[in-house]
Amino acid sequence: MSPTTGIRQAQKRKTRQALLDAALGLLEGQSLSSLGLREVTRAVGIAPTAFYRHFRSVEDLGVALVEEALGSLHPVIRTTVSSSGDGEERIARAIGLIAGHVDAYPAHVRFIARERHGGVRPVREAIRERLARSTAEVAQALAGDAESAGWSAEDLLMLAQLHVDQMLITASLLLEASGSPEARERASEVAARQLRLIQVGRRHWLDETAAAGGR
Amino acid sequence: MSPTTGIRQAQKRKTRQALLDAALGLLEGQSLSSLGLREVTRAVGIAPTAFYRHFRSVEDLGVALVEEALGSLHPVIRTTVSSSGDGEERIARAIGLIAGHVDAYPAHVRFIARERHGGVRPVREAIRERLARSTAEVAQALAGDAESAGWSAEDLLMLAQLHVDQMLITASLLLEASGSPEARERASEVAARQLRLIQVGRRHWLDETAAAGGR
DNA sequence: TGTACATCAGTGAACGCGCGTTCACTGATGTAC
DNA sequence: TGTACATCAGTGAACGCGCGTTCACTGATGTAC
Repeated sequence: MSPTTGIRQAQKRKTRQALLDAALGLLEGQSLSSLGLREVTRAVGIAPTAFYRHFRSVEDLGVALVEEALGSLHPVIRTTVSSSGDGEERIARAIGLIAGHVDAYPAHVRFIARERHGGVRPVREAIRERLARSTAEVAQALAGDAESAGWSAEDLLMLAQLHVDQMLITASLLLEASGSPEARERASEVAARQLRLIQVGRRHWLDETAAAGGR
Repeated sequence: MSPTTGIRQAQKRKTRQALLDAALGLLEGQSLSSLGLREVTRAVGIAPTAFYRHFRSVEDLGVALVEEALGSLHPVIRTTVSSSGDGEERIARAIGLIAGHVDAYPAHVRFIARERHGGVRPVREAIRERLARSTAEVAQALAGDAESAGWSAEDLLMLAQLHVDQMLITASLLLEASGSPEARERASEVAARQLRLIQVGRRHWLDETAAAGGR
């Protein structure tokens, strides 16, 4: 209740965030499984032992980074899929959004791409779980779309997965291409073509699969 | 020329292969960027210093592993795309081939999935280069297909990339699902649906994009 | 075939170094009265 | 408002350990004659 209350808590939060930021920076050039606790504290400028006041281990910090990185990515995934308008507009807007996210949070994108199949199981599983939740949400959003009338739940989930994976591939490609405007342009162009093909497939999905019984 | 010539060379090759095999095994639970030279030699049963007779560093060994792993994957990629027959047959055969490869070389699949975006640059680039070559070859194979008449080179490359990425995603999904037959079945089912959607998109590609000018 | 020398895959001791973790501590912040 | 005590984020010394790399070496394999 006193005006000064919370100073300690605020400082702790600040140090914790500094650890997360430093780790993310160091992960530009290596994987989480080789990131050292002392390396991180050194970058922040605190004693190695202070690390334990915030995380039980580097793995634990990694799981926290998943929350942060996918927290920032989730709205982008949501928006790219559920945005309205004509097909070409939508594709251009989606790629613009992804490119903007890659520019704003390159380290987040790199972290997810790297650790999604990386060597630290708890982190891998945290990513898998959060992506599954995003995918389910995307499927639900797709279900509300007029273009999806008559689609089965399985097909909607399949399409959502395709979009989420495609989005991650595009983000990772744009990240690698950052620095070279031509490479970026090429990556965007390929991504747009692929989205277009998926869209064409989506539009003709029921015509082609309605005839075949296929359980 | 003498009958015993080559003993030394053969033994050296054997040791080198043992190092590669041991490394691949150890990489089941960690990333290359945290794999230790001593760890590998210990697993093989030779002195740490003997490592240098075969590789300059663990990174160097990693690049050799890329050759091995993508060497075994390449024919699978080639065959899945260029196989003939009716659409559904082709899809079933492609997924069967991928599943067979995952069963036969799980460590190879895991290695590529993990290190494709991993923390060791030379390895990442080796993977990128070899995959680009495979993709170009797939695009060329697609060009020969009757279904691709009238397709631009850019569109063929885009489709090839989509297939290669989709193949890697499916392989990685099947790998995670190995052990649980139901999970495997689910993964195969989703992969089949996605391939079907891509196929539908492909079949209607020219109808939909011919009208739009699109540079 | 036998001999004398060259090659070179693998050895083992040694090195300096940074790692993760423990522990008792300090001193600013927070709380009770 | 002032005082006395509690909390707890961050400290710094210490530890045992495994790391990558160097070096001079050994002895089986290879080669020349």
